[in-house]
Amino acid sequence: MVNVIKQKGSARQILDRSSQRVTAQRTLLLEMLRQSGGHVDADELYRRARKKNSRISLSTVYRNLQLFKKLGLVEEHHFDEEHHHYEAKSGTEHQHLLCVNCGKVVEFACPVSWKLREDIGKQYDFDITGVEVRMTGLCSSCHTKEK
Amino acid sequence: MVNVIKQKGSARQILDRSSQRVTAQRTLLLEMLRQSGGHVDADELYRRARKKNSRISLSTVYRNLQLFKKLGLVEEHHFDEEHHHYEAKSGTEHQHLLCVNCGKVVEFACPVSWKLREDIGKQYDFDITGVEVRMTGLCSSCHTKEK
DNA sequence: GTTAATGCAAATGTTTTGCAGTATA
DNA sequence: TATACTGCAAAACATTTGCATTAAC
Repeated sequence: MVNVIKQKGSARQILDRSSQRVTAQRTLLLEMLRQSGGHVDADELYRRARKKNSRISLSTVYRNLQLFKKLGLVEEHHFDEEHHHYEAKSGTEHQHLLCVNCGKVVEFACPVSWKLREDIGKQYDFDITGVEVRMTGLCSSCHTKEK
Repeated sequence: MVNVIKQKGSARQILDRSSQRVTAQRTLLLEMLRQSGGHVDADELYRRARKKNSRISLSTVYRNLQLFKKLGLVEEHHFDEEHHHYEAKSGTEHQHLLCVNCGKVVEFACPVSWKLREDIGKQYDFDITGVEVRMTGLCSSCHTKEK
């Protein structure tokens, strides 16, 4: 098991520092994650990675997503579907707004969540490590079409 | 708190109104959901229901959870585990606080989410139908033990 | 040279589905 | 009586794991 707390630096530095090997697959996966920018599931990432390295396996994708998550390089989201979505961590904190009709995902800043986190943590004596706000509804073009 | 009698009536009415048959299994499942109050997954609900009706099948549980969800009788949550959690809808709106160590789920009121909903909806021209706030961390007894 | 990481295939765990029998309206 | 609902078993999914091989250190 890996014993790591959140760290700063390039992905490569983080791998080095936590004595994880810098393999071609890991480099490729991190690159794909960053390129896709948005939100991908394991299978989508696998399909994209296969275009560059046709021998990469799906279990490697899953294994490394777990690792990246532990190292704080990606965030895992549980949207309404059955499978998980992953997102390369950018510096900026944000929350998600989802269109239930077309599946569009919009990111929005939510500074209020910090106050909320503090208040609720104090109130229930929880040591809170993460806050996720998810709103669902119809995006502009979908609720226009509906009329 | 939950008003059992009132809900029993309305659940039945809702089934009737949407021309769904009121079967023994559906009645039992709704009763179990209401009794358990909190958050159960399909398998937990199945195990509880089997104590009263040993012939009920897991597929019936899944099929009816889908139906109840569609009818608005239960809410489906995607916590960090692989499986979904279901919760009988009570009148009171609340959000969730989860302990990543022991799995405890705490409900908390979050009136701020209404303002947030309005603000974000206006800003991105979304017709927002739901807001979910989920906080994760260590509960009081788990972060005490860790030291 | 050691040992962690990979690819493959098989296993796991959850949820869904086809179908014949059963019970509700 | 007609047909929606159920139970069962099998299928379909996403995800994980065991193991021999490969590659990073």
